[in-house]
Amino acid sequence: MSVSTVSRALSDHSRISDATKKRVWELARALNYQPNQLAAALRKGRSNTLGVVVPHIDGQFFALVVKGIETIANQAGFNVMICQSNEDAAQEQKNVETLVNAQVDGILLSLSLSTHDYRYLEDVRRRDIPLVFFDRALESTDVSAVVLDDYLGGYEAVCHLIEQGCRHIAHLGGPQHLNICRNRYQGYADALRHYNIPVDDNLVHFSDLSMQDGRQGMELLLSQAPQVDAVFSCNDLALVGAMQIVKRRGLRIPQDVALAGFSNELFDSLTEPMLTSVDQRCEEMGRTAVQLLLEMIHEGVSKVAPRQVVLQPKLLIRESSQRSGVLLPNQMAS
Amino acid sequence: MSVSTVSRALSDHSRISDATKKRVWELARALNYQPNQLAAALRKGRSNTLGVVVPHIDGQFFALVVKGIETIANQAGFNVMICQSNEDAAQEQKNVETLVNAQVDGILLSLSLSTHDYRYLEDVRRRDIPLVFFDRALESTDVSAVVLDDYLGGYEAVCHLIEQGCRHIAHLGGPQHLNICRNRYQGYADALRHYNIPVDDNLVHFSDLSMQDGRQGMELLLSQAPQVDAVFSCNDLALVGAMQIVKRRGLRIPQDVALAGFSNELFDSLTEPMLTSVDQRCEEMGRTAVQLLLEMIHEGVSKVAPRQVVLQPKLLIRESSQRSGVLLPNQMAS
DNA sequence: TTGAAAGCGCTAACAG
DNA sequence: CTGTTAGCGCTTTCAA
Repeated sequence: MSVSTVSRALSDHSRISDATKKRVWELARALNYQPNQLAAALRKGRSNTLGVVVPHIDGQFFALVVKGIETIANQAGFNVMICQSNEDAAQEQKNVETLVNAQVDGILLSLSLSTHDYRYLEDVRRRDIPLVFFDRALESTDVSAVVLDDYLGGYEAVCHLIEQGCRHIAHLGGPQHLNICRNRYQGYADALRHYNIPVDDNLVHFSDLSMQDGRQGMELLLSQAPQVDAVFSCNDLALVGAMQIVKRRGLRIPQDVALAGFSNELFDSLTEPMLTSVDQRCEEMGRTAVQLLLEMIHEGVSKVAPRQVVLQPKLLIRESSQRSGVLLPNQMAS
Repeated sequence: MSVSTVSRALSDHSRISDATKKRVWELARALNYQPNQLAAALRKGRSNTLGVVVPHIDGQFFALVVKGIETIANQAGFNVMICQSNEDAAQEQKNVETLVNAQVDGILLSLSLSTHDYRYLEDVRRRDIPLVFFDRALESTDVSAVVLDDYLGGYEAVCHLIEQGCRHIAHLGGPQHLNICRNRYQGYADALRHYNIPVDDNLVHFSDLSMQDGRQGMELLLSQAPQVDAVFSCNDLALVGAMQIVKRRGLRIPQDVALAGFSNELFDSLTEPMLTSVDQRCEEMGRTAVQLLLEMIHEGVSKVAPRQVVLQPKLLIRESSQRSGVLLPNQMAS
């Protein structure tokens, strides 16, 4: 029997007799034959591997996204190669080059904070390598992307605070050159406007959102606007800092000051009170991104129109903002 | 000029004239030539890729280990392929097969909790593929491994509690079929013995170490042994649960009950008080594991005697156990 | 339905 | 110092 017959039998080719297939499969199993993927990849020009570039792998968010990516990719028979840019544009470019070089069949990319020059991606496009952004995407519409509706997340969180009776809602905002932070702030502002509450600059404090920043921000806010009765923070870390200050002042949460954050970090359920937060649908983001990529891989990158998928955030209401009524059990989950 | 000359020039072969090298390099840059790694891998039988199998990638610990792995691997010019077993033995085996199949040059493996049959690793050994365990290792000494000295971690944490004046130290222990949990418990017991404090079964509570388990355990411990003046927990999550109960009873931390945990989770610095915990040297574990692996790859797997590296844990003393004196600034870091 | 043969792009003898 | 050549293991025309 010739190699070609074996090759065809193994790939379940239609013009091979069932008898031969069976014979081949049995022998393959008996010999514990493992086809050399590398050779197949070389021949076919496809490596059955997807490349992922994330700013960093530690930290809840990207770890969960990667988990989602892995799940679907493996289901579809793809391996996953993961690189970290460490928020460094040069490293990111190197990562992408490495992946292109390794002949990956597609690339999933979340931009580093320091990336401002995207020309290096031209190379990826020129080679017709499928590319999908996730979370940190270019605003252009000619590359597929999966992002969260940060605006809506902010909007809903603040609406919730208002519905709890809060009227003097402060905001701990992040760097406004990041669109996620800008969008969350916009959601905050629009929610207030929707309820005819003026947006007061004295109630807004921008920082890098470390816990320390949260503490300082809260001190400042309380001193310049003691009437504050709620805080919406652009992330949960700063919110923890704010919470510490609120407690230290002897104010009750949520009765005196209600708190809501963003990202649904693991520790949100570990603090007292547990923190209300906007969930970013991390795993779903990863899964969706891979699905877009697989589509491009199977249909051909030029056949598929670039698509922007915007995931709906999910507000998880916990003790820090729940002034009355009963918690729905499913909202207590982390 | 022939292909071989070009190939040699690019790999900086010694018997190529500097002039030619220069010419080749310049042209390569001009043409933006990218050598096909796949072809090279096929030819050389090495893929320049390392495989990593972790139980899961979310969660602080493995994410940091992976970060360490990536750092060193990339420095050494290797790509990294990451797979998750999801704590499932069958998935783990599939992952390893995938990696073997992808011709990785070496495998870094942390065993899933459900893995009890290690025969599938025979295949790896038979093919002379370098293998290094990290954290969750087989006890056998014929495979290299990097693990933490969990015993010492427990021992030091409990010694610290004793030195703070605690005499009735409880233990929230994990499943004793896991050696990490068993070792931490042993460290606890030996520290007590070292100070001539009897080990009291009423002060020990075993569970799966969820936060809920921590709460229940603490309730139980306080009821059956109200004299408890400290808790050493096998992980930080259960410790948070315990902390909640201690606070709820109106006991002061650390004056009435001192607390120490294990893993140095991110949230340890977010609670009030901040939690003392044993750091597991995650990134260092990853870095060390790769170094062992690289050695095997370069020297040849049969040339290198298997080595067990045991990392020293680092006790980070924070508010929850510091009864007097001044915190060293470097110990406050998370 | 099967076989023969070419070739993916590279490296490493071996020969000049 | 450089060129020729074989072949890594597989897929896929083309021919039978």
